[in-house]
Amino acid sequence: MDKSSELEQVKKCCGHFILAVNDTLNVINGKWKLPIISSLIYGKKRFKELERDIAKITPRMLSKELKELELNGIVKRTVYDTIPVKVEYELTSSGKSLKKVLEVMVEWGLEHRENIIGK
Amino acid sequence: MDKSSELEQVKKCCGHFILAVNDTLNVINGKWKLPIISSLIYGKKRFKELERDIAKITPRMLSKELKELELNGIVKRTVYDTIPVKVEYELTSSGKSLKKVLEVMVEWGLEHRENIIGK
DNA sequence: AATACTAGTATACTTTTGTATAGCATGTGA
DNA sequence: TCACATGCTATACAAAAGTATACTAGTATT
Repeated sequence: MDKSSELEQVKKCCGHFILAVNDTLNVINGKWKLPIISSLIYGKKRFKELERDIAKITPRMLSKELKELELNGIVKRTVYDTIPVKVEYELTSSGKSLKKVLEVMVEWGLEHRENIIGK
Repeated sequence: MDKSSELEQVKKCCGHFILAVNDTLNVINGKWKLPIISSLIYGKKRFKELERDIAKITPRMLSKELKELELNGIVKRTVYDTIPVKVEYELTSSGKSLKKVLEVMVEWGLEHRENIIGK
């Protein structure tokens, strides 16, 4: 079965649809993963740059979430052998492919901002 | 400023992009909200139907999450004055508009399934 | 010498999320 | 009458997520 027909099959069945959603959810779940990925869409970043970009995140959370994202193959960590050491984080190809997901979320967020605030 | 140029503006700025992502994230965050919404994409459902559709969810969690989704204007709850009472849950127009978000997540999930499992 | 930057870790804590189990009020079918 | 379905709520607890604060080691700046 090819990609597009697999997609069509899944869309027909609620149970399969939920499973596929969960596959994605397991990777991006939590308060901080999407903000981190969002920031990295704009290019490689160092630890402190991410910390400044993402309001209210603590170094503990940033460190923990970056490790999980690395484990899931979303983020690549590179240590440069300079003095002092420089560490850079960037999206892998899997990570970059999440951009589509992020963009539709941004569109939805903009459309429903007033709706959400006025609750 | 119109919709599409607002979107273009936001995409240019990492900070604004993160804010818009967070607006969406606040509504769909957690382990169960997307599965519930996914299930309701396939039509109105009763409490027990949702419980059966969504593997491993407990009635406590289902009840709690449905209330939050109702508060956020994603789900509408209707009680029918029959004997015995019948309660139905369905997506509002805001809820239905999340379908796009869900569908790109399904696509990503399918594409990256092996990648995720083979970690 | 004092201060600040980088890239984090350590400790302790609170809050949220989730699980397990039971129960209730109502009604239906065998 | 007994078990079962519906639509939940109650209680107790465990685990995960998140927060707050302090700290380290190395280097550079003032």
